[in-house]
Amino acid sequence: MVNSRYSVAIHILSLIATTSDKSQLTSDFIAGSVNTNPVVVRRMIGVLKKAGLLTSRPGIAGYDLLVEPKDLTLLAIYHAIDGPEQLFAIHDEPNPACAVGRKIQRTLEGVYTSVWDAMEEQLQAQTLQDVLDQLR
Amino acid sequence: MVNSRYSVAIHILSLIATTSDKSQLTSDFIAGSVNTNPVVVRRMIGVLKKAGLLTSRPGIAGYDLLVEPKDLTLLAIYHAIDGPEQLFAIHDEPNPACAVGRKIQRTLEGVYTSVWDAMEEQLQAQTLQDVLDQLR
DNA sequence: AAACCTGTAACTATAATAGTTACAACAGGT
DNA sequence: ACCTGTTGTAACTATTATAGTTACAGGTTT
Repeated sequence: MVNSRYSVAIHILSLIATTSDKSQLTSDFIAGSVNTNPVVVRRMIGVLKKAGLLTSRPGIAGYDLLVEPKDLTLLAIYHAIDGPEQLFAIHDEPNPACAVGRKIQRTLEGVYTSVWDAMEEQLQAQTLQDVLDQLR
Repeated sequence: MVNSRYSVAIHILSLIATTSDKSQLTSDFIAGSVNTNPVVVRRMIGVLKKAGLLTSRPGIAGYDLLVEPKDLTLLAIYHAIDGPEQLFAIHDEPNPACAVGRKIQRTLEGVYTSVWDAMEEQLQAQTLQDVLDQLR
């Protein structure tokens, strides 16, 4: 199973999108909602910032989304967090002297790519706004 | 990223399906093709055996598939290896006193389930025979 | 008996993950 | 100017997952 960073990222973005009082929106406050450490939050926010999804300024509480929730797909968020681009690991260096070992990696890559594409399609079809609607 | 056990399982099943000389088909031989330790192979084979995909007997070299490659979907193999049933981890105990924290888990579960279903659909559509065809 | 195999428990090394401490630098109020 | 509170980031730690390894009991064949 992939780590929980993606879940945390969506949680953070949801909070930023729905919290109107920006002085309240500190990494401490967000950490309290996510139930983690403020540094973990600031680290993730740094990643999302680099990806151009939000802004922040040193010393000042509050974050601003740079993309409207309805225009922010879950796929864009996924790409932002720099998570793995494949689902399943493939074992290293299978034996090239064996007919199966020689071609298994390429074959599995093909299989896993088809799975990955289906996954991306699902994430592309949902936006942060859809998430917000379900949080009501 | 999910571990490489699924890849190893498909590799092992491919070898069993394509190796006609059964006396050659030992855990040592398979480990040599996969490039891992024989014990790792025997462990995985034990799992596949429990799932009813193949047979083996103590002391005797060779394994037999119990399902025809054309009838063995990659999804059935996935379920056999007892891998994770979800893609992304969801962080523990978000704050129930927060509107987002209260509902984020259920919401993410919904999102991840739609992704998971799409993945299963892909795996259901491919069989071990398809893999064998690509290994030629 | 000897050589080979499977099955499995127990241990180890490595890496990923999340959490934590610490602190530099910035901002705003008093 | 100072105090409080904030972001940004480096460095360290604890925990767990992963894969590999050693060891050995017990079956099979010759």
